[in-house]
Amino acid sequence: MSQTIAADILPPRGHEAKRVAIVDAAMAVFCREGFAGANIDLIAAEAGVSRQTVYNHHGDKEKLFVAVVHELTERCNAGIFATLATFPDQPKDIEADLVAYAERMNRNCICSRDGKFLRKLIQTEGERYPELFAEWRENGPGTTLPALAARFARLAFAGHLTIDDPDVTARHFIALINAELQIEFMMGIQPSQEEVLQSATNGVRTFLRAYGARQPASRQRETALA
Amino acid sequence: MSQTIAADILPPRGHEAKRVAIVDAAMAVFCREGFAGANIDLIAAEAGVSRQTVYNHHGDKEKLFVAVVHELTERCNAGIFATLATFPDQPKDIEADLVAYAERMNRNCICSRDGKFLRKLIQTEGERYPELFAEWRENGPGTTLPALAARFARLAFAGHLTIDDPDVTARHFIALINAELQIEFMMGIQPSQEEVLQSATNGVRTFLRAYGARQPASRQRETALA
DNA sequence: AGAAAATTAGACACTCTTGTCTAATTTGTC
DNA sequence: GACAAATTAGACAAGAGTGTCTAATTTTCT
Repeated sequence: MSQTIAADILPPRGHEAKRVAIVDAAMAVFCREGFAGANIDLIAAEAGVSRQTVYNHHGDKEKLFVAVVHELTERCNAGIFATLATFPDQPKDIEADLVAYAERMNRNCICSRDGKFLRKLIQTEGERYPELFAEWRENGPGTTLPALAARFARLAFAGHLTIDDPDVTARHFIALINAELQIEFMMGIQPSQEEVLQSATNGVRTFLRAYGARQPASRQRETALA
Repeated sequence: MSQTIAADILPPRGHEAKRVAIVDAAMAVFCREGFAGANIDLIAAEAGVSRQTVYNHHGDKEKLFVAVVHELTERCNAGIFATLATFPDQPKDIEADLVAYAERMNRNCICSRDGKFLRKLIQTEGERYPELFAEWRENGPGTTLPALAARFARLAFAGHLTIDDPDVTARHFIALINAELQIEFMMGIQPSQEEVLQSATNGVRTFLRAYGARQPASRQRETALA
C-alpha cells in the first residue's frame, strides 16, 4: 500500500526531467513554426525523446500547446515581478537609476528567451485562441502596469517626477525604453547588449525630459503646499 | 497580329479582377492561419474562385505567399508616404497639428487592414523568410524613419522643437503615439477610433513635454545667435 | 454567332502528420 | 537479482492538404 502511494505522489526523477525537456523543446518549435507548422516528431527529436513519450506525457498536440503557454506565462510573470522589486524607490541619481532599471527590464523580461517566445506565441496564436492568453493578460500587463504606475506615482509624490496620469506614464516609460528595438522585435531578432542599453538610455533621457521634476525634489513639496 | 499583341498586353478585365481577389483572400487567410496553416481550398473559396484558378494565376502556395507579401508591402509603403506628405511643416498650433498627424498615421498606416496584415506576416514569418521582408525593411522603416526625422529636424530648425538626435526623436514619436495600443497590436485586436485618438493625444502631449521648444519659437533663433 | 481563352468541378496520386498500438528494451526500486 | 514502470522503435490506419489532369462549361473578344 505504502509503495503505491509513494509511486503516485513521487514520480521517478527522470520522469519530471523529461516532461520539462519536452515542454522546452515544444516551446522552441511552436515559436519557430507556429502551432499548425509544428511537428510532433521534431519536438520529440529536439527533446531527445521518442514520439510516444510525448503522447504519454501530454496527451495530444493541443494539450501540449496549452502546457507550453501556461509554463511560459508563469515564467515570464515571475521574471517581471522579480524585476519590479528592483525598482528604484529612493533614487540617488534618478537618471542613472532609471536607466539601470530599464535595462534590467529589457534584458530580463522582454529580450529574454522566454520573453521573446511568449511574445511570439501571443502574436501568432493570440487572435485564434484568445482565452488561452487571458491568464497572461490579467497577471501580465493587467497586474504589472498598475504596479509600475504605483511606483511612478510614489516617485512623483516624493518630488522626483512630475506626472498627471500614472498609468499613462507607465505605458510611456515602457514604450520609450523599447523604442529602438521595435524592428528587431517584429523580425524576431535578438538585439545586442549595446542596442538594449542604448534604447534604454535614450528612452529614459526623453522620459525624464517629459516627466522629470521641474525643480529639485527637495523644494517641490514646499512649493506644492504654498 | 495586332489582336495577339493586344491580348498579350491587355489581359481581359475579369482576369486581373480575379488575381486581385485571390491575393486579397490569400492575405486574410495567411494572416489568420500563418503560412503552414493556410489552406488553398479555403483561399479559393474566400476569393469566390475554383482552386484550379488559384494555381493558374500563381503557380503554387509559396509563389502566392510571395505575391501577397509584395502587394502588401507596396500598399503599406504607399500609404505611409501619402501620410508623410501631410506632415505639419508650418504648424499654427503645434500640439493640435501633431495630434492630428499622429492620428492619421495610426489610422491610415498602422491600424489599417493592410497595416495589421503586414505587421502580422512580419511577426509570424519574418524570422523564417528574412529575405522576403528585406524590401519592406528598406522601403518601409529604412526610408520613412529618416524622412520623418528630417521633418522633425526642420521643425527644430524653425524653433518649434528642441531636439538632439532627429532619428531618436522620430522613433520616440512613433513609440509614444502607439504606447496605449501595444496589447491590441499583440493580440491582433482592432483598436477603436477613441483608443487611437486617445493614444495619439497622450503620446503627443508627452512628446512635446520632452521635445517642445523651451521658449516661444519666434524668440529662439535670436537667442541661439546671441 | 463563333473562336479563343479562362474557369470550373471533380477525380487523382502523392506526401505529410497525427494519434494508436505492440513488442522489445531500458531504467529505477526494493 | 527481480519486479514494475517508463521508454523506445517501428508499423499502422485515418485524415488532410498539395499540386496535376481532364472534360465540360462559361466568359470574352471579334
